[in-house]
Parts: sequence; structure tokens; C-alpha cells
Amino acid sequence: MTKKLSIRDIAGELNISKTTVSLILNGKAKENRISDVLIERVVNHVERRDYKPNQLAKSLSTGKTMIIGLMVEKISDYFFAQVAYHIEELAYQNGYKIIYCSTDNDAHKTRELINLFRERHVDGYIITPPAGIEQDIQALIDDGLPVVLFDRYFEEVNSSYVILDNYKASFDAVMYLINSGHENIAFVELDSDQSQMLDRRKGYLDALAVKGLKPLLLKIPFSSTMDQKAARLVNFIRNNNQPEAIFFATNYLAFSGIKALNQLNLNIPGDVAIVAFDDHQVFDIYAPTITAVAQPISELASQSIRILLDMLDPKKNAQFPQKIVVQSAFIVRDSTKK
Amino acid sequence: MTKKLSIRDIAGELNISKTTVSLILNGKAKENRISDVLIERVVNHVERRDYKPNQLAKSLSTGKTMIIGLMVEKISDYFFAQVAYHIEELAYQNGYKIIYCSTDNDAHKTRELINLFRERHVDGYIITPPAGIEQDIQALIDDGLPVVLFDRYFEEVNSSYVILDNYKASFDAVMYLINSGHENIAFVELDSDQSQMLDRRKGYLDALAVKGLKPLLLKIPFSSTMDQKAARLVNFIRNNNQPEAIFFATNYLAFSGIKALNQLNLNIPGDVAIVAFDDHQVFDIYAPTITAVAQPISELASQSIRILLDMLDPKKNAQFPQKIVVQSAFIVRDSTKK
DNA sequence: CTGAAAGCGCTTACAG
DNA sequence: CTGAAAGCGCTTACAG
Repeated sequence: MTKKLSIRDIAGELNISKTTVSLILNGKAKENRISDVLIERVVNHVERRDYKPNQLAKSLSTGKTMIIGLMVEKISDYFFAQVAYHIEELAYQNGYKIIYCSTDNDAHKTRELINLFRERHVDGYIITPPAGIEQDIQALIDDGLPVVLFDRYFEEVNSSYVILDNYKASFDAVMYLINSGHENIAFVELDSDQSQMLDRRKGYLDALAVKGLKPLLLKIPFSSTMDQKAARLVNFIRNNNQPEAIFFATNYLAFSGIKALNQLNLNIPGDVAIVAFDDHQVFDIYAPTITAVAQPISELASQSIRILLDMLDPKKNAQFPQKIVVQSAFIVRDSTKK
Repeated sequence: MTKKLSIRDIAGELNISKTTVSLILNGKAKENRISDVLIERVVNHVERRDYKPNQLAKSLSTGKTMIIGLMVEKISDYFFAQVAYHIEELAYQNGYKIIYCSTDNDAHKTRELINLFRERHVDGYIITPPAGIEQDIQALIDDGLPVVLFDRYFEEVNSSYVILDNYKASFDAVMYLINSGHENIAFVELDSDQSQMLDRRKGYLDALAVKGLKPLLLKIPFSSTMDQKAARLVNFIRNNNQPEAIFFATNYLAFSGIKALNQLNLNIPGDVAIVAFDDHQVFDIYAPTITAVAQPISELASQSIRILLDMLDPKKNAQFPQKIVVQSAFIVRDSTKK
């Protein structure tokens, strides 16, 4: 392993000072009135020698790491994986790297991860926060660190965030079911009081209320397995006179629901119509295809990273916090055909 | 934002030197015969003041970043997302963080990413290499950097790797189809000469050869969309006298295949039996459920990170390169029921 | 236009 | 047992 080149080597080879090299490399040559000839000589030489400044040393003296911490609920979940993929793209395009991790929706784990990221001096944070992490987010903001919440937010924390208009998406989806002639419509959700769930539930309840229909809710623990979820659903469907339609608050809940319906030998949509919140590649392939509320993934991703980059760039002079609410698309497929 | 505590502050507050604090914090107190009393005083004080050493400064002087670079084909792909999730877990447990990125199977992009990681001084690399990146991998190894290839490897590069026994998995899957009475068995693969594809193809061809059956292959470009893939498959099935069974070399190819079969109104498994390489959550839910070759994801992940950690820890004194070949499980479901 | 020098916050060989 | 000092490789205010 050949010794890595340092700025001192470059300066030495050129018989000039490190300062001059550094200024040129950081685009501050003009404002220091360094001659074009010298600039070119340095740039050429750096290129020829393939010199790359040590980012660690750079970070230590500037205080910037050019790293963004991305904390999603679970990176192996299709929705979050897609979002992460887009955010990564955009971050790299802007010279930032991503360090990511999964919170597993666990406040304790998330707290430790935030501390790790702080120790690493990441420049900014994009977080899908679990319940119970409010104070840590507030502390980040109080310390002047750029934070964008994503997918959900906290009423009591005045932060930037990017979320879906969950209420409207849910309301519209249920209205569609009602207008298709269904009356006995169940809502299957996670056992969680996070903002996105609350809004989805509220949309469901309000839509039913418009027509004076009776709600029927099932809450399922986030951390249960697919089979446990399916088992709960089997019971739920049996014990509740087999609803005409079921609205699932997430796509993996919908998968469990499909499994349950198969176990009960119920036909979709003949016996039970279903709608999933969050689209999935497979919904378009399943027989029948599954009607879904689609989140605009690339928009969610690009808004989040855009806000963060704006925060990171004082020249932008943007106002914060920015609270972005994005609209979903309702994709009608066969699982709701009468 | 309160000024961050530094080791000099701690030393000052305790009226001792930075050296002593540093040695104690790095567990080198004993070998420097520092008194237990002092150790305790320092540890307590550090705790009380909640002092966290600046990792950047630490990295600059030690040359270690405690960061591992993880480059997968596409983080939003279910298989890679799962593997990444496990690797992340294990890395964090061992005090390492992960910086990840997707190669998109593109050598040019991957080359840039490797350079970025090098500039960042990541301590080690886990990579699913695209074709054409052989020399860059070799350069990494030549420079003494720990590298573990994953999912595929290069004949011509003598590196550590962790892969599936693709040949055997494929051979066995096709044998199962043959023994179930199928003769006209197609293989749908990616248009790629990477090791994992070659081995899967070879397994297929050899299994057919055993019984003297005629192969029927379709190659599909990696970068096509789901719909483009499905369209190709529709043509393929039509033009080839509708094979009795189709073996898909990846799970997303299988999804395209299912879509194609649905478009053709063909029944699974009545008209066409199917098997997918790489299991997927949804295969267990789809009606019919889909027979698949399951990769042992957590084993693949844990072996990869284990080798890398061994490389990173000279005390382990392990031998390298290590070449690990892991066995798959064949999960029979309804899509191959006669 | 350019360079010497201090500083970022650690680690560690060395001297006592 | 403990501390002063050099070094990791950058940046940047300051002086000329």
C-alpha cells in the first residue's frame, strides 16, 4: 500500500505553501487573487498525481462531514427501501453520503442511533420518528442541527416535515368503497398512535360518519409476524359477520389480510372487497390486482432531501420549519370491482 | 448550542493530563499502571459530564473510522434490503456503522462509489460486484483493504466471498420439476454473465441433460421495467409452444412471469408450473402460493460481516481469503402441484 | 498574491 | 504512574 499523498506533499512538489493549494482546491483562489497560471499549475498537478484530500482531516477542521443520517422504520420494508433509494440518489448528486439505519419503530433503539449519529457529526438528519422520541428530536433542533421528519410528525415539536395527506387519502378511499355500494366496511390498522395512523383512522371514521355507517376497527401490533397478523384477521373476520370490505392501513397488513381471506376461502372481491394503504409492486400482479392508495415516493424523497439541503446551505436563506403535505393517488384495481 | 466538551476540558476539570484521560477511556489504563482510584474518578466524571469523544479526531489519529461500506445491487430489492438489514444489525452490535449504496449493477457508478468510500476511509467493504469492476476490487485488495464479495464473485480475483451454491440450488429445483413429470421446462434469466447467473443456468442445463431434455432459454435485460419484462415473456410463451413449467432465475422475474401468465389467461399450476429463484414474502400469500429456492438470508449476512470483522481484527489471526458457499432451501408450494 | 502558524480533538511514543 | 509534546491532514485568519 503506497503512502497516501497529503496536501503537504503536493505543496512540496510544487514549491508553494499548503495554504495556496488548499485555497485553490476549495475554489477560494479568485477571492485571494491567486494567479490563473498558478491555479492551472496546481490543478493539473493534483490531477496528474491523483491527489484526494483526506476527508477526515477536512471534516475535523471544517466541522462538516457531508454525511446525512437517514433513519427509517425498517429498510427492508418496500416503501422505506424505495424512499431510501431515491434519497440516496439525490444525496449523492449533491455531494452528500447517507448513513442509514432502521429504527424498528423502537424509541430506545432510535435514541441510541441518534447519539451514534451525533458522535459521527452527521450534517443533517432525515427521520421517520417512532413514538416517544419527541424530546430527542427537540434536542437535535435546539442544538441547531438540521432535521427533517418524514412520514409522520409530532404536534408538539415544531420541526420541518414531509408527510402524506393521510386524512384525505383515507377519507377518499373509504368514500370510494361507500360509493361502490359497501356499507359494512372494516378498518385494519397498527396498534399505534403515530400521526400517520391517527390521520388514516380519522379519515376512515369521518367518511363513514358522512353516511351514518358504523365503524368496525381492528388494531394489530406492529411487531407481530405475518402469520400472527393473519390469525388475528381470521378471527376478526369470523367474529364480525364478515365485513363486505376491508381497508388496510398499510400494505403488509393487506398481505396478512389476503392470507387470512385465502385461509377462510373467501373470494376477493366477490365476498370481500379490499383496499390497501401504500401501493406495492405485487398489487399490480396479484390475481385479483389490489386497489391501493399510492404514496408519491419520489416526491416524498425529493422534498425531504431538498428541505435538508436547503437547511445545510445558508446561502439559500430559506425559511424553516417547512411543513410539506403531499397528495396520494388512488389506484383502482380489481379487488374492489363489484 | 452549547460548546461540545473536549478531552482537554475533561482533563482540565480533573487536573490531570489529556494522556491519562485518553488512556483510561481506551482501556489502556491497566497496561500503563494507572491507579484504580484515578480510573474510577475519570470514568465517573466522564459519565457525569456526558462527554463523548469526537470520532472524527479519533479517526484522524488512529486511521480507523469504524465504518463499513456496503454496496448492494439495489437497496430497494427485497432480497438485498433484507440482507442489508441483517448486516446493519450485526455491524452495529460490533461497534461499526454502515454506509450503504446501490450499484444498480453499473460498473461506472460502482467505481465512483468505491472511490467515495476510499476517500471516506471506510474500514472495510462488502460488495455485490457488477461485471467489469474486477480491477477495482483487485486494487482494493492490493492496497490491503478488507473486502468481502457477496452474492457473486470473480474467478480471476482471489478475494473472500460469500455466495449461495447456485448450481446445486438450480439443479435440484429443475430435478424436482422433472421428477414431477414435466419435460418442457423453460429457464428465464437475466441477460448477464455474472457468476450467480452462470451457475443457475448451468444447474438448469445439467439437470435437463441428465434426462436428455431440451433446454429453452430466455434472457431478459436487467434494466427493463416490470411491464417490459412481462411483454417479453408473453411473446416467449406464445412462440414456444407454451412450456409446461418455467423456472425463473430471480423473484422479480417470477413476478413478471406471473403477470405474463395472467395476461395470457393461463392457470398456475394447471397450465404452467412455476418456480422462482429467491423466496419472497408474497410467494407464501399469492394464490396459488409460489414454489421457490430460498436463500438463507441471515446466514449470508452473518457470514459476510463475520469475515469482514475477522479481517478488521488482527488478533483473530484468521486466514484469508475465505470462500464461503452456503446452501439454499427448496420450498415446495402450490405453483408446482400437479 | 503568498506563506508561517495556529487550531480542529484526538492518540501515543517517550521521558521521567 | 503521569505529563509534555509531536503528529494525524486539513483550513483559515493574519501578516506582509
